[in-house]
Order: sequence, then C-alpha cells, then structure tokens
Amino acid sequence: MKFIDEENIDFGIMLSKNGLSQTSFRKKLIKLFHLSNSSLSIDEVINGLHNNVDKATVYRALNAFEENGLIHKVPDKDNLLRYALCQKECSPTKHSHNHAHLLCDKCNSTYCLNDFKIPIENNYNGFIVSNSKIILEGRCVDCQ
Amino acid sequence: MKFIDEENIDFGIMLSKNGLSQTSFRKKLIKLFHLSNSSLSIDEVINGLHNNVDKATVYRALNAFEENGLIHKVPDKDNLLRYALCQKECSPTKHSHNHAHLLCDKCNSTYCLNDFKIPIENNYNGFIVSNSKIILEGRCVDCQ
DNA sequence: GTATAATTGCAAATGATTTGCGTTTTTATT
DNA sequence: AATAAAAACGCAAATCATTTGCAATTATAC
Ligand SMILES: [Mn+2]
Ligand SMILES: [Mn+2]
Ligand SMILES: [Zn+2]
Ligand SMILES: [Zn+2]
Repeated sequence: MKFIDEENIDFGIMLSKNGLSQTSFRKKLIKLFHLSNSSLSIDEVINGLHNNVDKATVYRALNAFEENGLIHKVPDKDNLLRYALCQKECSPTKHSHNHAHLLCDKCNSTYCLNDFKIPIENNYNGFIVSNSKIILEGRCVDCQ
Repeated sequence: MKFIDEENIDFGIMLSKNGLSQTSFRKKLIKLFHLSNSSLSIDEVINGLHNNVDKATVYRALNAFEENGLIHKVPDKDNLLRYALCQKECSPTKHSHNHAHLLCDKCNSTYCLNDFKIPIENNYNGFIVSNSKIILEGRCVDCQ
C-alpha cells in the first residue's frame, strides 16, 4: 500500500487528460495501480477488482493505458507481461522507459528504479542504441 | 557468417560432451548456431535447415540445448524467444548470462556483449540481485 | 437530448510453446 | 555385431496468454 492521499486524486480526470474515456471500470483500474507499489499481472489486476471483469476488457484497457502513457509493460522471469505505473518521465505523447527494474524471482514483484543510471553509449560499435531494458533479478526484502 | 573453421569442429562430440545424443538433426542444429553470428528465432532455425523438421522437435532440441549449457534464450522486442550460442562463461552444469545484448528493433538481430560490464550492486536497498537481463535496443549497422 | 465514438462482455480466433504417444534412432551392454 | 534400455522424432492435439469480431451498452461531443 502506497502512502498516497487517494481522496485527493481524481482518477476520472486523470483518464480524460490522457485521452481515455472515464468508465467506472477504468477508474477503478487506474486507482488500483496507484494503490499498489509494485507491478501487476493480469490475474493480480482481476483479483484486485471486486466485481468480475472480462479478461479481454482488462487487456484492452491495459493496452489503452499503455498507448496513452499511463502504464508500461515489464516482462517477468518467464517472459509474461506485468504492468506498472509510468513514472514522471512519461507523457501521453512520449513513452520513455529507460529505467531499470528490480524483479523478485520468487513473488514476481517488480520495482521501477528511477535513480539507477546506466552507462549507455548512444553508439556501440556502430550499433545505435535508442532504448534499454534492464532487469535485475533476485529476491525482494520479503522473499529472502 | 562467422569465421570459424567449421571443418575442424566435431559437432557430434560437442553434443556428447554436453550430455546430448548425436542425431543428424541436432548436429545440423548446433552447426547452424556456430555458422551464425547472431541469435536465431524458431523460424530462422527452421529456414536455416534444408530438410523439413517438425517444430515440436526443434523446440525440444532448443530446450535441451539450453538446459545443457549450449545456448541461451534472449527475448526480442515483442517478448518472443530467440536463441543464441552460449559464451565461454557457460558450462553444462552452470549457466551464467549476466552479459548484455544488443537487439536490432528492425531485423531482430541479437548480439551478445561479453565485454559490457554493468555496475550491479549485489544488494540494492535490501533487494538481493543475483542476475541481470540487459537489452540495448536500437539499430544494427545494416538497418540504419 | 441526440448523434457519434469508445467501451464492454462473451465467444471464438490466434499464435507461440508444450505434451502425449507410437515409431525410429542412439547409446550402453553383452 | 546383436540386443536391451534410453533418448529423440514426427504428428496431432493440448495449453496458455493474448487478441479479435460483433452486438449491446455507455461515454463524449454538439
Ligand atoms: Mn518501470
Ligand atoms: Mn548472450
Ligand atoms: Zn519477492
Ligand atoms: Zn538490424
């Protein structure tokens, strides 16, 4: 549980600002992400919502959120997708995910590392590097 | 095409050394990896072999190769699996893939970077880091 | 409020990867 | 070299995550 004052965040307006219509489901979905301090898998999303939602609807919403700069994807150790809130670096028009992720190989928690700077050279032996995916696998504090 | 003297490599013996039986298909498969200087997708493997092989057989062989330290998996930009020869750091008993990969987002070529050293701390704010997956995306020399 | 556009739910489709199983090929033993 | 045990093969069917079609519902724009 994150220490955000959820009362003060209008998730409907947040959706509108990012070009998404505000439906009750999508408001609950974006709120769920804001209440979690880690990434979520599809099943965790569905379990996190009381009412039963269709999986296809969830996938469509997650993809819409991603295309509009609200969340981003992180692959877990089995290459399955997890979803995490975008950090400050992202906007509806531009996604930038050059930050690293910590991934617990036991419970699959994921944490975005905003302060971890990677020494990427733009040009690596003629190869032009434009983006990086960096995943540090190991054990989170709870799983050691 | 890599500059290896393929005449001097006995791929059958290589398989045996790694606990795999030498079948004509598996000998061709390991040779194909040695002739390529990049990673291969399933379809590239199948196209790289004249005779028609069953996909299930290829998957089984690739998994067997991986479990025995001959190749390792690298996810492409769509999270599909590609396969690349293991570097010196690997043995039949231990896999170590803390090296970074260059991944061309146009042609999907992948290159292992043995000399790229990442500043990983063993312990990152209480999170114990035991492995890292680092993918640098961009454009290879041919695709710019 | 009415028209237009986006979202939902349910079922069916996809696409990558795996599995079951009977047959064939390899490996280990005599 | 013959033979038994183990591993690999080929083909079809199964799995599993994710996507798609479509008709019904809900939201946005005028
Ligand atoms: Mn992140
Ligand atoms: Mn590699
Ligand atoms: Zn954990
Ligand atoms: Zn390329």
